Amino acid sequence: MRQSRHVGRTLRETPKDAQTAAHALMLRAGFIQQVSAGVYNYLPLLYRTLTKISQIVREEMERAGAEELLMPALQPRELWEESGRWKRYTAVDGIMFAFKDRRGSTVCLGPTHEEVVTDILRKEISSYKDLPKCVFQIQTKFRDEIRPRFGLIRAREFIMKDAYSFDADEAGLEQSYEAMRQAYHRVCQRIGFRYREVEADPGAIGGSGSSEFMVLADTGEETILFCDRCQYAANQEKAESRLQEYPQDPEPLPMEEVYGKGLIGVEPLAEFLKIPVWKTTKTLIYQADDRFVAVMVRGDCDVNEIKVANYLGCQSLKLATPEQIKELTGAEVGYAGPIGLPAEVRIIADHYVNNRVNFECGANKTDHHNINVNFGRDLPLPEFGDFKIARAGHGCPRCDGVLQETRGIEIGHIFKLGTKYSEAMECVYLDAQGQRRPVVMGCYGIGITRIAAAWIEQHHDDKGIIWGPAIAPYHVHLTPLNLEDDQVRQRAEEVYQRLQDEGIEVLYDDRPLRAGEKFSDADLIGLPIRLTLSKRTVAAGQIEFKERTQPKPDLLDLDTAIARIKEICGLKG
RNA sequence: CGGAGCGUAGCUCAGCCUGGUAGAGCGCCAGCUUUGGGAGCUGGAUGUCGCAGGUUCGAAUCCUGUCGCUCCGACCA
Repeated sequence: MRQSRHVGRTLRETPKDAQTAAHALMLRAGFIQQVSAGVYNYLPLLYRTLTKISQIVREEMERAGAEELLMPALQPRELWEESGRWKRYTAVDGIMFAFKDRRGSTVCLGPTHEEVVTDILRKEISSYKDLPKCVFQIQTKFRDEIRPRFGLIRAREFIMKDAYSFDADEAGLEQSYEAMRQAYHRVCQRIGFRYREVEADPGAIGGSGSSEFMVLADTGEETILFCDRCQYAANQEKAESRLQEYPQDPEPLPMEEVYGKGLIGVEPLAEFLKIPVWKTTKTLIYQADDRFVAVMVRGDCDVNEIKVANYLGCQSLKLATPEQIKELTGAEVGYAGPIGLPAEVRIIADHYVNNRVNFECGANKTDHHNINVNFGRDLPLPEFGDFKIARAGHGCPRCDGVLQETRGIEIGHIFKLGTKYSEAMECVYLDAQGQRRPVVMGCYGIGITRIAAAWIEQHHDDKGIIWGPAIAPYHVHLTPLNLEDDQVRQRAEEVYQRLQDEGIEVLYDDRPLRAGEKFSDADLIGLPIRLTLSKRTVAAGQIEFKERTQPKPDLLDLDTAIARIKEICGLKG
């Protein structure tokens, strides 16, 4: 491509809306333009990258036995009513774009395709002999995100690959899931990411097991915990951890109510009471749907609301308001405790609240705390579960290792759906005994546009993007200088033609600009290899070869340069 | 949905408080010089000041409404 005819001019100044390095660089390098909040034009350079990412994903899906199709973005309300997700996606979460067509029917733009694909397959499958099946598509998705952010990382319209597997039983689903899991690893490896597969919470899609594929980057929206000794890694939403436990007092002491004015927060409280922080207890009052729940965690921990919501099986979970807390506990915020709460408040506690002798908790009385509290004697045992947030420094739940923390960008998420949709939508088959059984499903997403953004987030420097050869828009940036010189111009045209004949993808900067501008643009766009010609190098019969990752160029003859390009970019010799 | 901010040239922004008919830098166009990391000089073009109403002799500026964008929070496959 001749850069003089290329659409996507570079900007010297960073547009003010840029929120992260990747977002700013995409705007400055002419990869995207914003059309409205969370909606972007994918300009030619980005589109080439998206095409390459899609092709890698496509090849790995097909290798895993999935078949490509394309479903409509425009979907009827009826299918979503059938699965029971209409209300949740429109009224409750409001994430779905929905509107009436001219006939008055309500339609929506698909945020995901479980309903449509289940509808396809229920018409396709009647016998166990028809299973398994697995289909995928690469398509634009629509989600009316509450808060679009970070350019393509969280957009309202984005490109996604989604795949769906259909099996006769759990064992079949295991196999389909495993094949997809391997395909995801191959995709990440071929692209060249530093990434991790982590255990994840399945969230609103539902189902039993799920893994996320996280690209490691400091600006990632997700927090990942991983063990320094074993392979354990999980999203913080889901992560479990072991806490250090301490020697306990030999004897229970009498429970006491202690006055401590304005002591909010466990650190000052522990200091005031002259007890370690682990003896304190946080009790948080939540509203879960239309009920109230008190959640207890050890003082040095925080509540993981996702774990609590999963345990309770509620639709919504939010902290009670100060007014509600006052009404329920009789105290200001900060003094809630498990003793003396109204009977309708369900009390649940993290495992690590237990097995402590003489612990502290709020007294449900402003400025007062109870000390030397003991389960069984002062209050009945509550329901125990895992309700705490895992953090760096906690023990690994699988081995003796210690958990570390890092940030990540979720680019893929795979789920074992089970029979949630097949039961709701009657996607059933007859087994060998003639019994009707629901198909067992899995679903598997990869964010194509998000991969491009995540790559830049992970691979850039102060000058610009640093593309890897697998997904770079072009392999080579040909940047001849002194184009006013006929010999250089002629040589540049020859080299441009020769590179293309060799099957190398070239962006040819044929603009009559100065060296500084060309090099700055080349660094910003970040193609893996820059080839430079000038009066000097043409006279010497050589070409300057510079990798974006290397500080210094080499002078080579053209044949040698071509051989090195092919080697770096994995092209056939 | 709650709180806040911003819409002025292609981009980044000043002007607004204190009303008087629109500016800078970069970019763009022409010419000359320069020519390996965004060079210099000279000359030039560019705006219904987001939109609509109101106040006023007069509104980018004050008031009201509206649309758009952004940030913080709540929320979130």
